[in-house]
Amino acid sequence: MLTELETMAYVTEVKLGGCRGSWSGSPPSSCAEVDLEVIEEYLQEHSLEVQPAHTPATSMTANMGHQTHTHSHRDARIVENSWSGQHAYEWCYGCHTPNEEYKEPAPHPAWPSSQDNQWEHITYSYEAPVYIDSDSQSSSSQYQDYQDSPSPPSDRGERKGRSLPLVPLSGKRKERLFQFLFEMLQTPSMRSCIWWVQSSSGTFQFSSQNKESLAQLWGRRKGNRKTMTYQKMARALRNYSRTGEIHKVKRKLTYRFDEKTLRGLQGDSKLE
DNA sequence: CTCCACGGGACGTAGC
DNA sequence: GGCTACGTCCCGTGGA
Repeated sequence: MLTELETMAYVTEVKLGGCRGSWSGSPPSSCAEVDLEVIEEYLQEHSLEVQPAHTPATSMTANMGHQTHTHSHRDARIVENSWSGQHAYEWCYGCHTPNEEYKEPAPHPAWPSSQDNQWEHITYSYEAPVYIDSDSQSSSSQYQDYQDSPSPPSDRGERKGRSLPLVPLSGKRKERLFQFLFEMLQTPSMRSCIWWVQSSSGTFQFSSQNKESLAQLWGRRKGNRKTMTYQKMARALRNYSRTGEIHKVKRKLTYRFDEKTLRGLQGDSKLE
């Protein structure tokens, strides 16, 4: 029963083992770049199936399952489950203070007790600088502002009466940037590139160290001719503030999914 | 002054 | 052909 999570953790550990422990708890300052190749390889595998961007969870974990070794990949529904309310990721990402590491026991209520041990030695040492999950801290008042208005004026949300193009979609449609980002946010191995600042509000942040890697990944995913850069990706992100799908947070490299977008994304990964 | 992150205009491209 | 969703280029601003 500790299957998927463990698997994921394992994969992550393996894949990113390189920069482990370099910046535990603090922003990715010393951590070397993520191994784009490796990550891409992994992502590619699951992205083939995830492509439609509608069922990232299952196929992804399934792949990870086969990719690793031991554990079963059947019932690979961890992400799916987790996102039925961001729980799993909540505890994984959102609930930690900057200085906590995954090995940090702090048995989260969501953690099946039976898994504690395994998790212990799996040691998720993502040094993900999950910044203060706001609520409690965030001394920065400006950031606080965002916390205070979790429900963005859905003004944009319903602009043009167009609903989020996340669902149905006849056949396969090109994956959208925010879907990709959301997927990355759910991918443990990408924790050194992007992470949740506060998953409940959909606030995430890019790593100043690895943002370019993530951008490149996006570029490759899209099959762009030229190399995608963070600058260009951010340009696309800025366009989202017009459409209201993602808003910029007054904090370096930090953005926030619009409530509706987030819901759509979550629901998306939930329904299959 | 340099760097970096950011904002946005303008135009190009590709899929639908 | 029009629209959408970027992709690409570029220039300007502002904070550290």
